[in-house]
Amino acid sequence: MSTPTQLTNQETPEAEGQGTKERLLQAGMEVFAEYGFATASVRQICSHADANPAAINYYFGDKKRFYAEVLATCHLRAWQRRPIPELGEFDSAEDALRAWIRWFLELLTVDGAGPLGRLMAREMAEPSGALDELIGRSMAPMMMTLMEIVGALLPDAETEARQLCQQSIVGQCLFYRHAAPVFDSIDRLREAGRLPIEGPAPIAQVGIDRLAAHIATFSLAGLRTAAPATGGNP
Amino acid sequence: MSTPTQLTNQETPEAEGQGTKERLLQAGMEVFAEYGFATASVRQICSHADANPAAINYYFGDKKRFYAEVLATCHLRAWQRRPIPELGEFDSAEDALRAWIRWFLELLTVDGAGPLGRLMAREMAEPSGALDELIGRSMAPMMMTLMEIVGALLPDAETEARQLCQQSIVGQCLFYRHAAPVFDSIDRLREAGRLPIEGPAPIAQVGIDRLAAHIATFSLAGLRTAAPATGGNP
DNA sequence: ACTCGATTGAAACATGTGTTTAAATCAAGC
DNA sequence: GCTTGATTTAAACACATGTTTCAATCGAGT
Repeated sequence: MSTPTQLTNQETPEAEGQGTKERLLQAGMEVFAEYGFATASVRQICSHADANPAAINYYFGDKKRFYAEVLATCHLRAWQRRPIPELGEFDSAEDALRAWIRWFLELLTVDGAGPLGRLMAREMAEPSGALDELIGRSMAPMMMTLMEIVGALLPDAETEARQLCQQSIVGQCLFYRHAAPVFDSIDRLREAGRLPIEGPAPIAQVGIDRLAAHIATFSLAGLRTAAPATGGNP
Repeated sequence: MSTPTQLTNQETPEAEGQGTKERLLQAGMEVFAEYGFATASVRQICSHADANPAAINYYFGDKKRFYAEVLATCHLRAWQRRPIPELGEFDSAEDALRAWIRWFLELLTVDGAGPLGRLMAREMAEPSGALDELIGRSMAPMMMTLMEIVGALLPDAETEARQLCQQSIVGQCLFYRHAAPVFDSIDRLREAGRLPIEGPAPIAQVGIDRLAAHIATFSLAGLRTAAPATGGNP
């Protein structure tokens, strides 16, 4: 009648196929990422996890708390797989920025990070109550680390200028996760000739390395415009 | 039994309070933007429009076609209120870029444009079948115009470099629409002291003019890094 | 071997959904 | 004034949803 505990099960914690609870979380990550919170149904998820429709309510109480748990699990796995790069680990702030951008792109792309990127995108467009928790755990630390790096690059700039630059960087990275389906559609429509325009395809399908390099170079140039004129060069 | 026509009603086309069909479209824009396609219910929308639950099926067939109509209407109104700036209207490509960024931000912000920005953001995170139509009408022309401007600024750059720059610009603009709820939450959490971090607020709440100026300056500097070295300076 | 708590299973529940039906109401047209 | 067609109304439909119930099953502990 109380919260169930898995005391009886002493298997390895990374048991994947085993353990109904783990299977539910795994299926939840996949189905929620694919269909979103509202459209994904409890039955669908449980069927995906080879469990009963009652399993979610048994283990997590209700759909909403289950969703929050899925988000937290998703964040945790991505985080411990690839820890966030800190400013102190690098020789220069430029290197730190390059590493941060690379790290963030990996987090967003379908990678070992899994569906965290898509889940975050959904949560941003249609924030459920679970958003605040996700922000406190995931997004805020990410932003704070970036803020430190930007601060090191623009030590004399005003706070607002630094904020704007930070947002420009995050926006560029987020774009590739957020706008992916749109740009896939544009390509599809272009190939079908159903678009009233001509010219080269506006979508760049490049690797993550090239992408990270571009965003870093682009942003470093942009950052210098926000630095107050100090009259000298390095 | 067939498609209903409004032959009997000869009022002004811009009649707002009048006309059940128009009222439904208006309510649809608001409710869909607020709750999304899946969560918003037909009854909710019809109640918002002072109409019967059957009204949507009567005028539009079903919910999905109604949603597509709402998207199209939303696009049309935003478009004719603020036409997209074309490259030829400006003296320099830089001015054109500044104007385009300003225009795009206005489109995304809650403005005369209305809920187009939010609807687009939702559609990007959870694309329904109506996305392709919206892309063909709205997004593709926007992107093509930007591509022209970027091409004028980087006449000698490779196509891929131009594409990356274009995406950097769009990403920065989109960020402010897409990430708005997240950053509101961060601010809220910070004020409540429920965030495990300190330091200055990472969110810039600036006017659209300052924002457009920042993105333009930032991007113009970034663009220059993508231009192949021509050996000279202006 | 038995017991007891944790887990699973199948079915039902209450509710909300999109949609349809058919009668009522309205606004012109002859 | 009656008729015709378009519109509106209220009720019902079929279905999917999240959740609950309760009996069946499982798995150690003693």
